[in-house]
Amino acid sequence: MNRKKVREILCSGETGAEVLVKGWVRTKRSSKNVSFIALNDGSVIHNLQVVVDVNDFDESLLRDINTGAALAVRGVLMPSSGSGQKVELVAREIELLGPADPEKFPIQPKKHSLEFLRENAHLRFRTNTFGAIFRIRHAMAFAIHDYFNRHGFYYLHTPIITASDAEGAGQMFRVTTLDALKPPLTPEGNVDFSSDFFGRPTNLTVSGQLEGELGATALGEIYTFGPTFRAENSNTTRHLAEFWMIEPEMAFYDLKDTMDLAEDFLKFLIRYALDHCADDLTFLAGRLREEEKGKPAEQQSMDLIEKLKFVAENDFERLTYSGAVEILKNSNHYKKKKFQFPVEWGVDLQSEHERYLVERHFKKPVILIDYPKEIKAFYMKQNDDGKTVAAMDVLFPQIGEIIGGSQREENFDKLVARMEEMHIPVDELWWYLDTRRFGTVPHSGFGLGFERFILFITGMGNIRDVIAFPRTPKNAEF
RNA sequence: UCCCUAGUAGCUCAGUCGGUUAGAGCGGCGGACUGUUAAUCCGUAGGUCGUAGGUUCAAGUCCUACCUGGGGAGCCA
Repeated sequence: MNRKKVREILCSGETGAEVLVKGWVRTKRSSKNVSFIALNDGSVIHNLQVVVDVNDFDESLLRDINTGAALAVRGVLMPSSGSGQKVELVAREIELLGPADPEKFPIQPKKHSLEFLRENAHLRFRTNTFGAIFRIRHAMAFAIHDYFNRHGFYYLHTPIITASDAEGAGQMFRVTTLDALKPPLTPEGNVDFSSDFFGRPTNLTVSGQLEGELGATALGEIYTFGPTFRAENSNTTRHLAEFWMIEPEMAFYDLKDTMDLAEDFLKFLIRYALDHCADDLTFLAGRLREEEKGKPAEQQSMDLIEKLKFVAENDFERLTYSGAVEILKNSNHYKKKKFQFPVEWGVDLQSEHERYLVERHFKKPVILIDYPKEIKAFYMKQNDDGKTVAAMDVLFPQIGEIIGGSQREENFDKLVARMEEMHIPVDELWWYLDTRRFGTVPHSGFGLGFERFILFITGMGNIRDVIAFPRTPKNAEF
């Protein structure tokens, strides 16, 4: 018999047919003659109610049907006489595919703390919350490819292992096959990387951007979507050592084109989630409401779905770094000395400043551009004022910087001069500079932190809860 | 890495000023129950109080160090 997914059954709502369903038990409720099993197969957040006449089944079988057990149930779909659901499955045959010892299975039909579930990350998919998160995560990954494909971008697979450590994006993970205890040494006593696998030191990538630019200056528009690694000792709700990043890179785009793309892209993704993940979003919105019940009214955030609609329907605020500094300096917050860190032109904005702009001043996403060149990367286009670069950060409420991007410096001489100023090894990046030597063009790109975006969409507060198996300092379990 | 904070039953937590035998709800188990919705009701088992030292007649409670979790900061996506 054809197996049906719970999603299919609940969507169609048809009754009368005999079907086969397979899934995991969420709860079982029993009385003298009848048992109700809430069965979930991951296809939707909702469970299928299986009705069991206890007189028709072996007592020991029924005893083994506990939370967590896997079942195959054959039965007839009937209109439900209970109020919680329209359709239910009246069981004729039940096969216990895999029991779950109720004394040992950690996931109970009750509210668990996110910390506890994090320690049981291998089983947390079996909860409503994480089922919803990972279905949404999938939908967003799919929508990203969909968006770029529709807009003529090519998906470029940039390398995970890189020999360049010159990107200036922080600490990297070394990739080596050398014996960590007894590495071969040079006559001077240093580690001899010439006998390593690649004949030179190599690391895990911190960004696919530089290679992305090589693709964009031939294919026109490309994007990367892959894992990214930072060996920073960051312990926050917004950082991972291994995360996924989307990096589009576009030939012939200036900064304005890039802002337009970033805004349209984010809004498309949000609308996609609203259109395709309604059940899961509704659940997460309710979860969030529940979580915030205890908080004072002014600390409560907007309803999740309202927030998503608001961002999808309103223009992002665009202003320069200099303009932002002005606003901050003129704010009452500043005058009352409520900022912990100083606000001064030339100094990078702190989290508190970004949050003030986004959450209190504009109350919507903000795109900041034209940052002082001293606080930005070497490859960013130098503006005519000689002081700023054509950089762009998209700031979201709660999350902060969700996108960082820029127009790239396409002028060979200016780029090399800046690299030398910043002590970036020019000869190691000969291949990157070749794009400026041969047929150089204005071009731009940005990076979107996938997990940070999923945080925003799901309303979750900790980045470790939107990736299946988080990698953070001192944590590589599973 | 820095600052703050927490660690007591499978889970979530209470445990007063240091004082006798360590408490609850949920979950588990046993039973009851005419269709339940995280069912309900009755009963029951379950603890090296994070680890190691120290103070004290006496430590879950106070002190020190370490480990682990959480929050914030920095760095950034």
